[in-house]
Amino acid sequence: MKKEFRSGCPIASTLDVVGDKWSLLIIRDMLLKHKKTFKEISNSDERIVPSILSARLKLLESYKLIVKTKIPENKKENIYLLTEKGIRLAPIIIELSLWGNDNMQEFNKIDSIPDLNLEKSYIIQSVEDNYNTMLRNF
Amino acid sequence: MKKEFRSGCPIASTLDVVGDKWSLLIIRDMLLKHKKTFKEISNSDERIVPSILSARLKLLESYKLIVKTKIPENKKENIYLLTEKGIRLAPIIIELSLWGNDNMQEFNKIDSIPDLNLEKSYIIQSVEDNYNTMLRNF
DNA sequence: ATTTTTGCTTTCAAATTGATAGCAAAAATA
DNA sequence: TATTTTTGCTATCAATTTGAAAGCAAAAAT
Repeated sequence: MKKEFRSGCPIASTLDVVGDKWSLLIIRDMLLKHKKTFKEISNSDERIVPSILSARLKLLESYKLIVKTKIPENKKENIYLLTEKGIRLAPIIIELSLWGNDNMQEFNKIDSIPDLNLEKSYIIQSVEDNYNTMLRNF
Repeated sequence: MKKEFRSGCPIASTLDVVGDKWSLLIIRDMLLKHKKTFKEISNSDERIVPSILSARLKLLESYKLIVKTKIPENKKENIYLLTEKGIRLAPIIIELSLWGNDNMQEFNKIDSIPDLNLEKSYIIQSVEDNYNTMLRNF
């Protein structure tokens, strides 16, 4: 993967890795919906095409945000799981969700998100905990 | 110019507005460095080209994240200021910065960010307050 | 009066994204 | 066992977006 970083700015560096059109939606599906396979991720509302999904999964793997494994029961299917680095994107994902909910209603019909009344830090903690619990039971 | 939204997901909708390669870096310079003119924003470390900056400022204006004004002393120069919607991107910007600082060191030399020891919610509040104070004294 | 600056726009090339088809290996079904 | 379907991709090529350079009119500075 030959992608260059534009600068030493931590914001720009984060965006150089996950700031494309699809990466954070892939992470969203993995982190919030616990999706694990190519097919599951393909079937999002936004319909990412296979060539892009394939390229993005490789990039995310190269930056250690996800790992690719298999289960013994299925020799064909790849299982994609978030690493700790990937799980820690939860605060960014949640902030994107809250901002969209608060500020985009006038431009787009926004799906309601559950537990909006709860405190931000609690929501983030729950998302991370739930993913880790799923991992432990996998 | 009106870009379509991919879905009703609040995360996807936010990304449809600021999820391109440059918007959040423009917002970063406005919000953290209090940049206000085309020229100031042009001179970032990442060197955005005029055609892209022009297009992005128009898009951000159309979604009411920024407003374009002038000062009486200068008939030529446009002044770009963040609206409340734009200022409220502070949590996203700060989370991107923290994640990059914590997770990208092994791939890129990351500039150190000041006040990293302070609490997250305090950093966000300070950024928003400082911008609003600048606006009031403008 | 001339030069420089500003905030763009235009042009065109390069890179990225997207739609469709295809394909080999594995799994499911007959 | 043979055939069909599914899975996880890759290849191809068109469409869209991004990027580099130059240009330009109005305003400001000299």
